Amino acid sequence: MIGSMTPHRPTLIADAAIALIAERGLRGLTHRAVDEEAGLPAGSTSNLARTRAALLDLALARIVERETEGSPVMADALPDGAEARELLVHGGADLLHRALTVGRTLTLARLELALEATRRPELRAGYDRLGARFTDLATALLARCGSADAPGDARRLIRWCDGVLFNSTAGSGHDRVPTPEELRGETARYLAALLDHD
Amino acid sequence: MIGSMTPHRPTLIADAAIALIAERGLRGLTHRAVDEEAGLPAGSTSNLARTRAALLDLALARIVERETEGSPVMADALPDGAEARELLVHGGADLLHRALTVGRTLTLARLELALEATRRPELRAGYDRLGARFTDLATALLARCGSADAPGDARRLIRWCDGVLFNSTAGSGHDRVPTPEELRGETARYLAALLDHD
DNA sequence: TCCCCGCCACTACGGCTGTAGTGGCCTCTG
DNA sequence: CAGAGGCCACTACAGCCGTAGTGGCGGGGA
Repeated sequence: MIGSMTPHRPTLIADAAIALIAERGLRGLTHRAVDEEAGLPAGSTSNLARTRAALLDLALARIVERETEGSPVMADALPDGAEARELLVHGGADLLHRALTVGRTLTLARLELALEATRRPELRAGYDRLGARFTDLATALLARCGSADAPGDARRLIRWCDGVLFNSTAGSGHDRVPTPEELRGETARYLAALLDHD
Repeated sequence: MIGSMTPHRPTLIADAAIALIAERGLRGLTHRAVDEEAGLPAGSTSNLARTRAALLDLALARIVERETEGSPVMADALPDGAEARELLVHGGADLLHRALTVGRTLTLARLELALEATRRPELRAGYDRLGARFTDLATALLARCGSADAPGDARRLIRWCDGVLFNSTAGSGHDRVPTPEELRGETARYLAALLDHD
């Protein structure tokens, strides 16, 4: 009987690891620290993820899971034309806003792991899988908005989003989180630059 | 007799620390590891930077120093009009390209420290000082290009650059470094979006 | 019913880390 | 020339880390 009230151990441990990465960095991610954060007896994390690499994999897999669950833009069939563009602006801005507020922990951990993936090929694979999902979705939507170069524009859009996320969490002079309206405005503006330029 | 052939110890140690951060992450930054990387006897780093926080400060200060030295765009008096725009495109694209090639180590270390600064106010101060330099310069140049909202556009430009840097070093699917021509094209394109919209 | 297998709490250990102390050398000052 | 102060090599130590082993418990299949 594994329900939402008693998340099974791997999930509990992975979430604790993510929280730890966000608040103490990868340096603070320790088998024993995860035990403590999760409120589990010492040794639990070490048992589930014997090596440190396994622990990182666990955390990343859970990030992918949480990051792509229940996103409105991830829904069923994709619309066309102006409706697709509307979805791209609203969905995109909403995704960004959530990543900067309720999902800030997730975002910080993801950035941290992205940097770590620079040095760990196994992580890189998992991280790229996460990225591919967003890239594919963006490509499809952009194509339906009339982009002349959907893959290129998708790459540009993702890059721009990475900039917003990094800059608003770790960049210099980020005194406050942008409001949803600001994000919507900036997103619409950047999309216009991509799609409506002569 | 402290010359360029024998960089004095603090610089040598700081550069070793930067290299270490880039190639092993903050987790790999250790007093003893820096000694080894710098080819100095054990204890040298510990003597210069007694605490770990001091070592991080040292590395960041050196990053600021190296990042802002000898940049063509940092030069003397700023031009106006089309010339300013040309400088912004060429200088910006060149800065990006160098940050992704010869300065990759510096860029990686900077990103890593930016994330760390999330948790360390002292670092945040130093990091913001670095950011302010670029922001101020961008603001001045954008104003001379006819930007109606130079501070806002500068923030957008910096954000976009952060995206390019992060995405091209740690992002998903970054199989290769963009060529200087690509970077110039993208930079010109984004600037056009900022300056020539409607 | 009984046995087997996976899960879990707990322990062990070698190695590394941050930090601080000590004494020697070299240089600069008066 | 004498003294002092700074830099540096080396050492000390307590604590923490990754990893692996062990034994007990409980549930599921034969």
